[in-house]
Amino acid sequence: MEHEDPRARILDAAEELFYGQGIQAVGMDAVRSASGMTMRRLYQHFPSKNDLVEAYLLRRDGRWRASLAVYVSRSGGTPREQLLAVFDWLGRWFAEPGFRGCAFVNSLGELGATTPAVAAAARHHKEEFGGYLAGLAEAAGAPPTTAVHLTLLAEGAITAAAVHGDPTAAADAKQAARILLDAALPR
Amino acid sequence: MEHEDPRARILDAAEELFYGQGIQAVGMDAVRSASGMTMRRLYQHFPSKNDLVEAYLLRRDGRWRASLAVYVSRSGGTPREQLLAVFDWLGRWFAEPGFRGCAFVNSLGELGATTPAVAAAARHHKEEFGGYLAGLAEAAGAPPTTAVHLTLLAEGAITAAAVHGDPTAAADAKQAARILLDAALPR
DNA sequence: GCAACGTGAGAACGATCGTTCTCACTGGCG
DNA sequence: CGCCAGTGAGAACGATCGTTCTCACGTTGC
Repeated sequence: MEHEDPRARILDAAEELFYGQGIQAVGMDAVRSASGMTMRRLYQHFPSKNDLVEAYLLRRDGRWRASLAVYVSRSGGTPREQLLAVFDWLGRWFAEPGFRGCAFVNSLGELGATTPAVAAAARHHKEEFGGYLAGLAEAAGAPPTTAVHLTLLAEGAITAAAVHGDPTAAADAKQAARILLDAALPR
Repeated sequence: MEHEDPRARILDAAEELFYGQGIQAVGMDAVRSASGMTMRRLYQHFPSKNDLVEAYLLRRDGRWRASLAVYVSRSGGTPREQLLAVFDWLGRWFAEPGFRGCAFVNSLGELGATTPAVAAAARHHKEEFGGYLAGLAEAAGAPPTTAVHLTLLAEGAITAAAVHGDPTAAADAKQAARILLDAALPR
């Protein structure tokens, strides 16, 4: 466990700290001590804090979307049920200890105006998520606009859950999604 | 114009800087020079940066919600049309130059974990907004759950517009809101 | 055995930040 | 006129940050 890939150990520590406290609130020394590294080795793997931040966002994007896709595909229902399962996955995420909203929205608000790479990472993450929902919607036979609507509901649920610290936003969004799907897919 | 209330001049400068660049990215010296103040006078009105941040959020909350309420009430339609006018107002906001998402969500992501007053301000802002939509929904004869759904759509539209820099999220959300209202208020 | 090198641990450096202090100066009051 | 309370302008201070440097030490190759 401790002979892990040093890069992974650093990214693990960085992710927990950056996501939990905000990027600017975490100094490189905190990352160093949390990862059990020395300064030299830390900067060997990530030549600057910006590089570490970008790697953090990139890895989190991949893991987040993979976790969602695995959950949804294992839910094993119809495409319509898979679209609704997205909100179940959101509800589980919201209930995780330490949930603090979307890492990309948070980093965008904090650094988006000054660090273009952060803004680009957030845009990419949201585009991929929207594209994923669009794919599910297409499989369900729903028009693309419905996918956009569900994307907005999901985004809103993430924000609401973060602000109020209340995971029920996922169930609320799921309920609305069901109504929209029913309207788009008359049975 | 320049003999304005010093407090207002400071808050004007702070709002533009904090909202446009993030709170931590703006130093007190930048606020001082942008407001044409001296350090002494700046700290006379706001004894610490935290006080200034809280005042910034408080004033922005009041102005934001007042501007929305004025727009909606002047739209002069039925309660149902007023609910939809909320999304028109959002669209105008998104198209304003310098739009960078919700100031409260941004500050929550940046400072929410370390500054309870910021988290409380964000919660208050979102609760007031949700309550406002709930009032409109009640007047329209829609169930409270519909108000929650529209609130999630509005939140999602704000986030989407901020991430993609694209004001059309407001029209998308309005379209979804219409569907939800039609389902809740059969005519 | 020894020289060369890479590493650990942390001090050091320069920049920046929030906040306070200095100091010359101004205007009102006796 | 003389005094003093308050101000403007900005330097100063202590803390913190990102990043680099020092230096003693252990290891490796000859």
